[in-house]
Amino acid sequence: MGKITGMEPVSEIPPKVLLLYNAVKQLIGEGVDVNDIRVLSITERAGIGKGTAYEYFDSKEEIIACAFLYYVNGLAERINTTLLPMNNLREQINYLFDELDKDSEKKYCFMRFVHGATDHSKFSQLVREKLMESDMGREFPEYLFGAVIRQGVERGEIDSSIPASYLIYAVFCKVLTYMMCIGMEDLVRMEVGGLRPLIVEGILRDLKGGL
Amino acid sequence: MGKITGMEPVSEIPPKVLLLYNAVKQLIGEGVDVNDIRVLSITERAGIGKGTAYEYFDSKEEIIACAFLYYVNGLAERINTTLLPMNNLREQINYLFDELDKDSEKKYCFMRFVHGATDHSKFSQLVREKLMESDMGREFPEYLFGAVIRQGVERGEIDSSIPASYLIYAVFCKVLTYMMCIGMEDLVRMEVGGLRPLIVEGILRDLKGGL
Amino acid sequence: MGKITGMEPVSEIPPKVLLLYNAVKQLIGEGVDVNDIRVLSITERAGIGKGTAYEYFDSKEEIIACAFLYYVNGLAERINTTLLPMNNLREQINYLFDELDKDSEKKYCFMRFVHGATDHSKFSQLVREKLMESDMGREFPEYLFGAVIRQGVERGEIDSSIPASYLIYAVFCKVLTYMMCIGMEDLVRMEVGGLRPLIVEGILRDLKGGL
Amino acid sequence: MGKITGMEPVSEIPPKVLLLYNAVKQLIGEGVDVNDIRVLSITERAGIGKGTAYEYFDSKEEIIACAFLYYVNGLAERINTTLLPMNNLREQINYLFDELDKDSEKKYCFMRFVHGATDHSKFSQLVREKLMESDMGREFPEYLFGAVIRQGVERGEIDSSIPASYLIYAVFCKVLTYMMCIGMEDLVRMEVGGLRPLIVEGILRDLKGGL
DNA sequence: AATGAATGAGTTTTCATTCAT
DNA sequence: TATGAATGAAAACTCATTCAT
Repeated sequence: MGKITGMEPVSEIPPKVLLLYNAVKQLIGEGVDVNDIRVLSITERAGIGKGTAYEYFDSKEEIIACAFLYYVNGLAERINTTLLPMNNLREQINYLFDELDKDSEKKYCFMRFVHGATDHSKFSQLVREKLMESDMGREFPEYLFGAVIRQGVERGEIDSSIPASYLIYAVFCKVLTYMMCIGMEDLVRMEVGGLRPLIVEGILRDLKGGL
Repeated sequence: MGKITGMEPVSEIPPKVLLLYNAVKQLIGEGVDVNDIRVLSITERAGIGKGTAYEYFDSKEEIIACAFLYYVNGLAERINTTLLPMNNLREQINYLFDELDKDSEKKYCFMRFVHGATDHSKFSQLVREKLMESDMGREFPEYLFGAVIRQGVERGEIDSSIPASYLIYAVFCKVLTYMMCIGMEDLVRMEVGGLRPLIVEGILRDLKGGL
Repeated sequence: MGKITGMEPVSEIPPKVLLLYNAVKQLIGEGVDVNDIRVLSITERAGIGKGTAYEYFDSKEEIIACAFLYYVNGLAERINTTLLPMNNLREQINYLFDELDKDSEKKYCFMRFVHGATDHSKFSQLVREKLMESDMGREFPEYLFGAVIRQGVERGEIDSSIPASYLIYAVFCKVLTYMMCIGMEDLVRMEVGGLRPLIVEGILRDLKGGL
Repeated sequence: MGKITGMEPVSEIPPKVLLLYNAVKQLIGEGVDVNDIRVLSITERAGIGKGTAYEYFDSKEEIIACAFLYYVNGLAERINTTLLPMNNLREQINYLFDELDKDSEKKYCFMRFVHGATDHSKFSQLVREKLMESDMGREFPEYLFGAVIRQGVERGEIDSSIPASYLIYAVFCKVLTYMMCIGMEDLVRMEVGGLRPLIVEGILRDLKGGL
């Protein structure tokens, strides 16, 4: 049987594979470092046999990388279906941060993704390879935030002369900063409460550009 | 003999320990992921016996964490001695990016630090603990950029009503974004050349605030 | 899978574990000191993979301690089934020494047990802990010789006014002495042949007490 | 320089070597298992450099074995100078047990010796070799208790027809039993208090034999 | 298709011993 | 003579992966 590639449409993902994906997300959400995830913890959590995981995947890294793609795909879909109907940039951005504030699991998962995209581990290389092959292609952040930003340009809230990619990174970078500050609350002296409005205004200012 | 804690003044660091620190930096600079560094690669690279490393450190993680502290300390020192004599914010920021553009090793190393501060590995926990105990204390980014920013406020280039911590993060986060874009050049469609002026202007705008 | 505790009924001990137990007994019987036994020697001798041992046990010490319990359990069972049907104390005692004289492996193994019960190594602590938890409980020598001695009291061969625990130790101590003399044959000038009747008579005299 | 052999007269033992011997005794007395003693613990305890130990001895085992010989020699000397002037066997035996009861360090040290004489470690082999070469020769227990027993025979308290070696072992073995019971107090259900008179009477009975 | 017992390569760590000072 | 920094051989243990059932 052909192995799972991570490119399957959601509807064609076998149930046991979904159990594996969910187990990975749970572990990540519980604070287990990506590099410390064990095959046994995944399969135990998923409630299936260790050998079964190897029926669907060639290696541990494949399991985690595909789980990530699945997670990010879902995230992008949710962002688009929830954010697009809103007709105001500030409202959209605030919703984003509300979501991030809501439960720590989401923050962790997103943080881990950034981690996965920035380290050099076997797993991270695989994620990159798969992202390159996937329909998210070489424009992953665009894939996440693109539609929302195009909408903002149309509404006149965003300076159309700024390259789209920079706009996207401006958002991405501020979101990342917000989460880093939260994640390192123990390390840096900063009241997170006061940070959020500054971040939100910063994003709006960056996007507004010369307007 | 007491073990190395990473808090030693540079002048008191034993030569073999410096060899170890340098070996770690080299490996990181060559793209080895922090979690994939082996004790043997470090000591072989340092040209000393495996046992010697354990004369100075209690574990692999201690070696790498202390190497990081040493690296970051040196970085902070260089930033302060080079940037402070300049009398113009734009010049200072451009120098920073010139340095980052100069050699990839620096970028990688800095990226790895961010990685180290965001993952949940044994090594990362140790780095955090050591940062908390060190004289960089709970204000690490302030430690890095604080003096430069205070100077800018005095020169009237920076809005003094914005909390210092946010200003610092505004810089830190933009620098990080720049490096992420560079580091993921293979993943995202973006001409790095066009990005830099946008980032620099963004920083200046963030710092200027309401001025 | 749950790890082996050493309390399993013999019938429920997995075959690979029996191979491990036997390998330990062989090594001990060949004169390898308990503290010098290596995991690899055990698994190689057992003809199984090193990792397999760790599927069943948490540490080297657990393997050896459980092997001991298994050995001692077997010994106690054999003593009880063979000695009890005899209807004469002298006959029973002589049988015991015949068994000890028969093959050196038995002597060695028993010596090692005494060693295990008297040293302070990690292994010995574990043996004690397990003995305390086991159904041999806090009365290990009683477990070994108790039934035989109670029989002797009933037959009028043993002074019933002497506390049972002392009687047991009187036997245990003489047996130990016999084996120590044999084990140190190279060290002490003594014809072992002449020793045995003295020991046997000594035991009978100790047990007879005031009778 | 010639290395220490353990056969030196006490007066010719270099001071640093005495420090090493004492350190070993202390460690043993504190319950460290012979097989777990580290060279560094010995030299640190002795307050001398690690290298210095190797100026006097060829290996760790040599250090410990020689320390043992020194300890046992001292013990034998003390037994002979204290016990011989007493003119009554019961008094002598009671004094021996009083000594054993006095401090636990003595019990531990003696127990360890027995341990050393019964296991198969590199250290134990060396002890045996050295005992064979030493003036204690092949008659170690005789060396310890011989004079006292000969005295008892002369006083008519001991049956002269029993071979000396058995008499010696009868004592040795009872003493050993006493200490085993004490050492395993946690393991066996027995009131140590009641044990001692039984042991003492047992020894006297064994020695009296047919008298 | 699903399983989990079996495996051994690979890693960290310890510590007796050496040797230059 | 005394030292302790340097060493590497040796050992325990982990865990991804295989494969017979």
